[in-house]
Amino acid sequence: MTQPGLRERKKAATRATLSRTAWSMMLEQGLDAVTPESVSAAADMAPRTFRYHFRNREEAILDELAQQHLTLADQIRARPAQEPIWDCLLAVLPPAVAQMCGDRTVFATLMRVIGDNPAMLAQNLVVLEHSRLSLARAINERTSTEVHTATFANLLAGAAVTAISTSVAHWAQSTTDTDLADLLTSCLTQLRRGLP
Amino acid sequence: MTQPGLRERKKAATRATLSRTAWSMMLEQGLDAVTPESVSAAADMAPRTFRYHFRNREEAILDELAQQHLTLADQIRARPAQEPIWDCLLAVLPPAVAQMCGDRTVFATLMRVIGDNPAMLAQNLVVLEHSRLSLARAINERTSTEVHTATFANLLAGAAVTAISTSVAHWAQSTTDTDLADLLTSCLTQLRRGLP
DNA sequence: CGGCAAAGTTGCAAATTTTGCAACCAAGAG
DNA sequence: CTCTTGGTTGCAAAATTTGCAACTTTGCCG
Repeated sequence: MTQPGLRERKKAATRATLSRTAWSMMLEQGLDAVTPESVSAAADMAPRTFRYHFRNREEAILDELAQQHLTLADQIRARPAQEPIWDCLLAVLPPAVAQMCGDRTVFATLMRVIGDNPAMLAQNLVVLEHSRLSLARAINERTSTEVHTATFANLLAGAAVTAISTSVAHWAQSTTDTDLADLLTSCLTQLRRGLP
Repeated sequence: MTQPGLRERKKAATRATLSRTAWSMMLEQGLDAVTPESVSAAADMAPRTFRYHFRNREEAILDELAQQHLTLADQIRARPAQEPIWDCLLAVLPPAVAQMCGDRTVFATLMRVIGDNPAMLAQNLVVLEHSRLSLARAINERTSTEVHTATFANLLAGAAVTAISTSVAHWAQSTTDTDLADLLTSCLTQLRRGLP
């Protein structure tokens, strides 16, 4: 499982290189400086290669973040099977999301860029939607094999992603350095209780 | 308030005409048949006008649906001020969403198209996000004037939009003609209780 | 080990899409 | 009535996207 072959690893490597380069360029020089040409030049690759991997710059910029989102579902699956689903989410998500986000000022910049650019907003929503779907699958595996529970899993995954998105937004624009993990825990707890 | 001037009404009219035309063409001839050129031709307008109003075909197709989503917030505001927020949501959303969606087969087609086209998925998510934001504003007005409650309103609005999106998806692909309003009521009730 | 098949990378040019600009006409203000 | 603002449109330049084919590397099997 940890050996998907040299070929795939190389492909993933170029993807990651391009994505990280695009991400850094956005943070350091602004979104306008990020183009398929500029990114592939900075990464020592052909512009055509960029387009082979990504539809556009927004997809490239957020690709690595998207990959990390997908690991959340795996961490859900790694928890003991009999653990109640809410305990599982509360155990996994806050630390994982906090680690994934890292520096607050970086995300403050990202949120600003997203707010200014419709295409970045759209791509960010796509990332969250894919995260939601993968979470819903993992949740559904835990709860039951019934098809009927699919709706429940979707609802729960949606709530979880909403909690993530809301806390990250709040955290990113907060002046005081409140802990993201605590913020997310608070949001999830509220949702579990049922929002007064 | 009901008289925004002839100018704005005319602009809204051409927007609506283009959007409805694009919507119909998607349903009847498939997404591939929808282009700025074909739509504006069918609507007796210049392609340049299409691009003046819309960024791309996906935005045009979903524009009217987006407008209807924005009316949800107004309907929330129209409820008695002392009504508990969950009662308010349960009273407004199910009937409003059911009326907004109309025919099930139409939405089944829409969901299929969304599933097949990344750009349509992205635009649909943008519509839902704008809906979420307008709902959050309306909810925040009702609950309190405190800035602190903004997070709560966002969480609640996110949960509501998740409920809408989940029920519509479930309803659209259901073979039996279950009532969309009942489905949404069920989802909202689950969220209010806190998802066992 | 060879060598075939499959898949990633790249360049180039055609095709398509997007944008800037300016003209024109209708609507609102005074 | 006149002036100003803003929606509609055509045209052409600019930018982006796509198709195609060549070349290279990896995976696989005899």
